[in-house]
Amino acid sequence: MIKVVIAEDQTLLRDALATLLGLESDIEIVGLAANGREAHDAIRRQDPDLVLTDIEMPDMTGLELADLLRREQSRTRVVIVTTFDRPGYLRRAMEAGVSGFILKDGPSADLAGAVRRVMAGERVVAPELAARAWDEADPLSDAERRLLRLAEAGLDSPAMAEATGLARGTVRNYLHSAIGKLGAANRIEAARRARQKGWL
Amino acid sequence: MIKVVIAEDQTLLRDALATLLGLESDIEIVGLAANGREAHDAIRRQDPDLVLTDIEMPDMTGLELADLLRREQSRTRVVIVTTFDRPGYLRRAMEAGVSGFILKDGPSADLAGAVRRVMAGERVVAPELAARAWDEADPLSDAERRLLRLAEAGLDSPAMAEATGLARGTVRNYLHSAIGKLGAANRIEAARRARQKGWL
DNA sequence: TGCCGCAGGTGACAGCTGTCATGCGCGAAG
DNA sequence: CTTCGCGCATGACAGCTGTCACCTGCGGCA
Repeated sequence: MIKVVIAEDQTLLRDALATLLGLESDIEIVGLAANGREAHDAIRRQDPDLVLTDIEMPDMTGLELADLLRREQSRTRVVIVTTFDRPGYLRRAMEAGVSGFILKDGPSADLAGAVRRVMAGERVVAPELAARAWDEADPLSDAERRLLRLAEAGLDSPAMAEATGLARGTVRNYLHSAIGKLGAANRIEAARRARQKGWL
Repeated sequence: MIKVVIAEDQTLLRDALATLLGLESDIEIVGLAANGREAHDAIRRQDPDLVLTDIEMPDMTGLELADLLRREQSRTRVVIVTTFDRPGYLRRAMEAGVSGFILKDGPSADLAGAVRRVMAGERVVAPELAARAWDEADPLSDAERRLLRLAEAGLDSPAMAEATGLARGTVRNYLHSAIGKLGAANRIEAARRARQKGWL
């Protein structure tokens, strides 16, 4: 029996996945979580073989969860299931030592098959992503990433300087550098491009 | 037997919903579609009692589908299932004559129940939305809406003037007005707020 | 006819943005 | 020890942004 915890913030999908996998005779759903923290608690309590997790969730993302489990040397394997076809996510997931990375857009039929293959020691990656995994490394520094996130939220430079403790000029320098690296015309386009690549 | 077509662009969720509803003895899934156009074709062919549809899909949204079916005086009832808790969407859905509006974040247990209630002639709306449906009308003019969409994409004022055929000053006037209406500090924040309300 | 409202436009101005040159301190590499 | 790169900063400047006052033409409408 493969014991599985599911972490996904959309109730409907979470329950649907649980039903779907619960129909398999060799899989048992031992926990449901609506965010990373709940998932971590459930994993502590249930010691499952595998956790199926979304990335974008409130209160700890799936990537942070994977990283935490790796640091704790948990025996629970991690399979990421995400909407977002962003190379940066796959890269970070791999660095966090996940065992699988599949897309919500992908074929659903062999979700159970993917779970079984992972338990057999295989590493399962959505084929449409595998090829593009390493084709572009994240060029952003931490400071640039942070400022792009603030720009996305609508702050202007003085507000960002206030929020980060940097000088206004430095804020502009970082943004300038990020704009250059991303080939954008301004901070808004830069933020959009970075977000789309999974670098924010 | 209630005949249902499901329209949802995420394969995983689409198949999971189909499995979930297919388990009910009085519901039969007669079609699956990955976008609004496919859904429309499936409805033509199958003449189902009800279509369960997402809003944000490529190649015709769920709202456009609902509107089309209303104009065609189709007997198929429409139930919207969406991630997005945006009052503007509910308003537009109601104007398109949908029979139900439920959230992916809502309780999944009674999805089948909602389907049955709709078939019994009830109008089913996610309770967390019902109260807020009419509390704020879209204050934006078409010109403002259009410019906010361009702002969101990272264009600056001269580029927007170019794209719309308006004078630069006029572009700034419209944005100024939109910023005022939305209580934002700049065009970026204005675009974010409008998007969040479902007005873009 | 005269007045209003409205879409679209102009001009001015303070402040923000993107770009560039330049500087300083500090830790790593030679 | 010196040099280099890097993080952080400054100053200057053209161009964009947000705000405001005001103008024009046009379709209603009393």
